[in-house]
This record gives sequence, structure tokens and C-alpha cells, in this order.
Amino acid sequence: MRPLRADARDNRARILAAAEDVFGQSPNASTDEVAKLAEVGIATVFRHFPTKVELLEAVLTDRLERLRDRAADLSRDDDAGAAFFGFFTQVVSESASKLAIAEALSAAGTVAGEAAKQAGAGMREAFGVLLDRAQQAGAVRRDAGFPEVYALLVGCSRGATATGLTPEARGRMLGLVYDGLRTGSTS
Amino acid sequence: MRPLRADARDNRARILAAAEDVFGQSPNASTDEVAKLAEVGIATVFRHFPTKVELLEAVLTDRLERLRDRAADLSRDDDAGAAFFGFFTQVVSESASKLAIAEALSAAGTVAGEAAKQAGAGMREAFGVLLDRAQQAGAVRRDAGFPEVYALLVGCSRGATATGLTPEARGRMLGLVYDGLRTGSTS
Amino acid sequence: MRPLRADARDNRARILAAAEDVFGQSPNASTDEVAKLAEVGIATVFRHFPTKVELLEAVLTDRLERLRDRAADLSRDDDAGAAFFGFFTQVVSESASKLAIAEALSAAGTVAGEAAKQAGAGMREAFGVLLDRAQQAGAVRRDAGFPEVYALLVGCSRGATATGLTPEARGRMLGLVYDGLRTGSTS
Amino acid sequence: MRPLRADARDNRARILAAAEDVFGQSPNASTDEVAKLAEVGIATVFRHFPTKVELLEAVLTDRLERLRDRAADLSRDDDAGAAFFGFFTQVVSESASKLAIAEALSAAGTVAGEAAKQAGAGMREAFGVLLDRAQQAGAVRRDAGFPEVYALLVGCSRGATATGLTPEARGRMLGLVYDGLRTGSTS
DNA sequence: CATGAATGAGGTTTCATTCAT
DNA sequence: AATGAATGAAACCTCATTCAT
Repeated sequence: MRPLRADARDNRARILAAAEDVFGQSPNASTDEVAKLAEVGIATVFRHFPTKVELLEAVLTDRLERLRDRAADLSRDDDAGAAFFGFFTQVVSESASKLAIAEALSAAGTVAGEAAKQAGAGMREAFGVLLDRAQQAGAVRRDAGFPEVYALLVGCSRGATATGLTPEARGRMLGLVYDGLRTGSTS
Repeated sequence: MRPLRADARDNRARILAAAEDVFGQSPNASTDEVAKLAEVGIATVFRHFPTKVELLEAVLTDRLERLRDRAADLSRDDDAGAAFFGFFTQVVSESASKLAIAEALSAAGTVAGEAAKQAGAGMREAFGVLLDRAQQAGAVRRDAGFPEVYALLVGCSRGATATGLTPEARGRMLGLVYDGLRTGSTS
Repeated sequence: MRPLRADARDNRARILAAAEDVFGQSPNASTDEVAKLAEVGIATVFRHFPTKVELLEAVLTDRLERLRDRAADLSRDDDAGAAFFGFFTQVVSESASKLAIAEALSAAGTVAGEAAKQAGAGMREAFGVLLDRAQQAGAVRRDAGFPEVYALLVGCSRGATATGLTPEARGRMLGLVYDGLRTGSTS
Repeated sequence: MRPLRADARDNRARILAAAEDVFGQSPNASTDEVAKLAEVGIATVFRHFPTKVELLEAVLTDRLERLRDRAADLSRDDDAGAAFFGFFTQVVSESASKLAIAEALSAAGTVAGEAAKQAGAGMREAFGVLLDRAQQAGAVRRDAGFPEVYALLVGCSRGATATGLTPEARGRMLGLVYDGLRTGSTS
């Protein structure tokens, strides 16, 4: 499978971007809307993504990979605590304005497509590394397991988005959660 | 607007219950499925709820009112802290098994219908009372504002549901959050 | 599954008739055309026949059942030879003006649907009875097996239709075949 | 109209062969499938055959011309009866395994394209010569007209194919027909 | 010339909603 | 009042055909 022609690759990217936009705003949007926004014919969308599900998965995969890359970058940061909380904050902040990332985060567990699954696993793994390092550095309490911390990441994103939190309130919400994560409960 | 006939009221209730079931499991389900489960004709559904949106809003309103009632009940509890955390825990626990309540909670901000809006406001108000009393009783830190705490309620519900948390992990997640809410940060 | 309402049954019949017409003339016709001819909305067609394949099978089944009934009727005729040749002639004659029956006859072997399969089997069985009786009455040579005689029935229908034979030529074609079927094969 | 370049002629032949294969198996196949099998780009197919209909006609014409050539060859055979029956048998036998030839034979009457029409006429003429000579040689009864004999040729091909006749049954079917064609119609 | 990407028209199917019984 | 049939708009997807490389 040799690389796509230049124009085709451009179109693929345009479609993916359009899909991110469209599905980010209303997850049930039609494929036509994506085509309109991308300024291509409907058939072009289907040439690049043979079914709607595959398009959705591509959007999802794309997002997850970007998150994973960011987490991976941060995992090389010296200050493990700053890295962990910085990532957490960034994800939740962006979700506030991009419903779709939150959807992606939650869908990550439920989706069928192979690529999306792998991207989800990769993202969770990278986040797990951030958490581990933060715990070893003493920045996050040791008895916080991955599943619940991940659920908190997803949940905070969703909650902030769904209730239309102001940036200030969002900051305070994260402050509460971070206090909980840091609390030297027993350890 | 005289009261509905007995059988009609029965039907209305049956339809509402069916809708809760159906939309709880797959939010994009068709109205036919609701009619099937309620064992009434499709036209009967539309007689009681002239449009699908109105049906959805009725489901939502119903749920919100039940939550509000529960919160109102608890607000008469002597132990304000137990009331607040008990309510929070119950909501999140049930959301885990009922996707739709989480949807309802988040939709509460976005929805148009008058009845649903009022129910949402009522529910938030009742929850606000629980929070207030818990804060006055010293069970929850004073600098936690309503918006962020409400966002946490919604978010924890969504996060737990979306990531398929086990009951144990859900308990630990709530433990982290509650520690954050209690933390005697005087500041 | 209680019987359809009167108007629904009418519509079902109208749709079936329209489908017979339309597919009889061009087997690749669209379902829309059927709806147009039947003067119903497209969705009505799909209410009665949930998929296009099922519609096609219903048409086929209908035809096969009519042929089977005719064959069964004739099998009670005293003159077994006249019954056999009469049936053969009638089928071929009508096929000449109704491409679709020929299609049905040939499709009968290849089709998946249970109802259509049974109707095909029933029709072949009824024709087999006609053949048997004609052979026992000495009107058709004994060494003519069912498969080849059935193939001739199908083939004559198709050939007459495909080449646009005049009624006279069709009569002569059948004359040739009948001579072959009667010939006191020396072997 | 100068001759095509060597590679272009190759491609044309490859496409035609592929089309014969593809349409022989499923008459509604897409042009893409032909291109895939021929291992050329879709645009190349359309360069050689500007529309799908023209491609189909080319396939048809090709087949008819081959049949015509075979008939013409046989018309120089000394044994006129053997030539006629041999041709008939060969056509029907091959049709059994190549659905498409039967389609071609029947389509021959109905098709629009000039080339295909001429090829059809040529083929029928060549077959007519075989029939004439066989009749003059006393191998086929004189009162059998061309239209009905041609219809039998087409019909036997179709019937054998459509009912999935075994080679043995096909032989018996042809035996019946040949007996009819030979019968010294005394009556 | 050859290619593969792009396209819009059209096909099948679903669904919220209205009508007739 | 309740039912189930009817409806058209819209969704997903395919395909013959044209354009740009």
C-alpha cells in the first residue's frame, strides 16, 4: 500500500479535521455534513473511510494518539508531579471546549476498531506511566489505583463540559480533585 | 385540563417506564421500540407525547424530579455530612448501572423544555441545600463552590459509567474525591 | 400474527402486482418504481416487504404457487397426455409475454428464501406428477427423465421469450419438442 | 483510425477478457471489478470503452463473432448433419458452464449497438446456413423453420444453465430435442 | 496513454410523525 | 381513546463517469 497521492492525502486530512469538528459538536451528525464542511463530495468521504464507523474510529484514533504523544512527551519531564498534573489539567481544559475529546476518552474503552483500540490502550498506558512516576516521586498518593484515576480524568472532562463550567470553576474543581489525589491519606 | 382517564394514565406511566428503559440502554433508540416494550401502539405514544423530544424531556424530568425528591428528603437528615456524601454516592453508584441518569444529569443544563428546565433547577437547588448544610456542619470545606461540586457529581457519574469501573474502583474513586472535598484547606 | 387489516391487505396485493409487472419487465428495476406503480409511498413497500430481496422472493413465490396450483389441477384430468402437454404449452405461451415467469422458473433453483424454495419444490413436484402420469399413459416416452424435461420447460420459455418468437413459431417450436418427447425411442 | 499502440491493444484485450469473466459470473458486476481483474486502472477501462454499455456490447460482440466463426467453419464440413448437431451440442454444452454466453445469445435480439447487432445477424446467418445444409442433406426435417430452431438453441442453453443440469441430463435433453428435429414428420 | 482520486445521482433502508379504522 | 398502516425526508453507501497527475 504505497502512500497516497499528495492531493488525496490533503483531502484525507481535511475530511478528518472536518469530522473532528462536526462530530465534536454533535456526535450524531450525518456524513453529509462532514463532506460539506470539508468541501468535498460525499463519495470522497467514503473513498477515504469506507463506512461511517471507520470515520468515527479514525477521528477517535487521531485524538487518542495525540493525547498519547503528549503524555509520552511529558513522561520524560524531570518533575514527575508537574508532568502528571499538567497533563491532567490540559486534557480537562481542552475537553471543556471540545466535547468530542471527552467522548473519545470514554469511547476508548468501548470501541471495536483495532486501530482505535490500540490507540486507546497506548494512551492509557502512557497516562499510566505518568501516574506511576508521580506516585514514585511522592506527588500522588500511592493507594490511588489506575482505574479510578483514569475514570476521574474522563469524568472531570465530561463533567466540566456537560455543566458548562467557567474556567475559574474548572480550576477550582481540579483543585479539589488534586487535593484528594495528594492527600497523604495513610501512606 | 382535566385528569386523564384511568387507563390513559396507566398507559402514560407504562410508556414513560418503557422509555426510561429503552433510552437508558441506547440513547438513539427509535420510538417504535418504546411502544413495543410498553405494549401499546406507536400512535398511543404520540398521543401522550406529541413529539419524540417531548418524550425524552418527560423521561429526563421524571428522573430529575426523583433525584430532587431524594435530595429534599435527605436535607431533613440530622447528619448533614452523611446526607451529602450519601446522596453523592448513591447518584454515582446508580449511574454506573444506568447510563441514562448520567445523560440526564448532563443534559439538564442544555435542554430546552420548560418542565425539564424547572426539574433541573429544582434538583440543583436541592443538591445545593445538601452542600450548604454539609459545609455549615463542617463536613465539606467552605471554599468549594456549587458549580464545581455539581460538575464533580456529574463527572463522577459519567466517568464511572464510561470507563466501566468496578464497584470497588468506584468506591476508591469516590474516596479520592471525598478526601478532596473534606480537606481542611483553610485558605 | 393475526390477519392484516383490509386496507393493508389490499395494499400488499397492489404492491405485489406492481412488483410482478415491474420486475417482469426489467429485473433490475428499483423499488421506487414499484412504489410508483402501486401508488403507495416507498416506505409502504418496505413495511410489507422489509427488504428488496424479500419482495423479490414474494413475487417469485406467488408465481410458483400459481403454477403449482395449475399443475395440481391438471393432474386430476382424465387425459394425462393432454394435461401434460396442455400445461407445458400454457407455461411457455405465457412466458412469451411475461419474461418474469421464465426468470422465476430459472431462479427457482437458486433462491435462498424458505418460502420461495418450498414453492419451487412444490411446483416441480406437481410438474413431476404430470410427467409421470403422461408417461404411464404412454403419451410421453418412458426414458425421459424429470431433470431434462424440466430443463426443456424452462428453456422453451426462455428461448421463446428471448428471441421474440411469434405465436406461430412458438407453436412450431413446441411441436418439435413434443415430437421428441413422444418419439418411440428405438433404443 | 490508425491502429492502437501495442500496449494499448494488449490492454484492450486484457480488459475484454476480464469483462467476459466478470460479467459471465455476475451480470450486474461493477466496472471496478473488471478493472481490478484486468489489473489496469479504472480510467483505462473507460478510455477503451467510453461507457459501460459499450463494454458490455463489446463482450457480446466478441462472443457472437466467435460463435459465428465456428459455425462458418463447420459449414464447410462434408457431413452437414454432423456439423449442425455438433454445433448445437457444443453451444449448449459451453453455455452450461458459461452463463454469459446464454445471456449473449438471448440479448442478441434486444441489443442496440451497431456492432453487436451485426455480429448477432452474422451469427444467426451462419447458423441458418448450417440448418439449411442439414435439411437439404435430410438430417433435419424440412418443416422446421429457422426462428423456432434458433429459439431452441437459445432455450436449451438457458434451460440447461438455469436448472443446473448434469452433463448426462444435458445429453438426454439434447437427445429428446434432436429426435424432434429429425422425426420424419409424417403427420 | 495510464492512473487513481473525485464526484453526484440514485438505491436501499429507517424513522418521526400523521391518517383511517 | 387506541391502534397500526402510510408517508416522505433523510441516512448510508455504490457506481458510472470525469479530472488532475
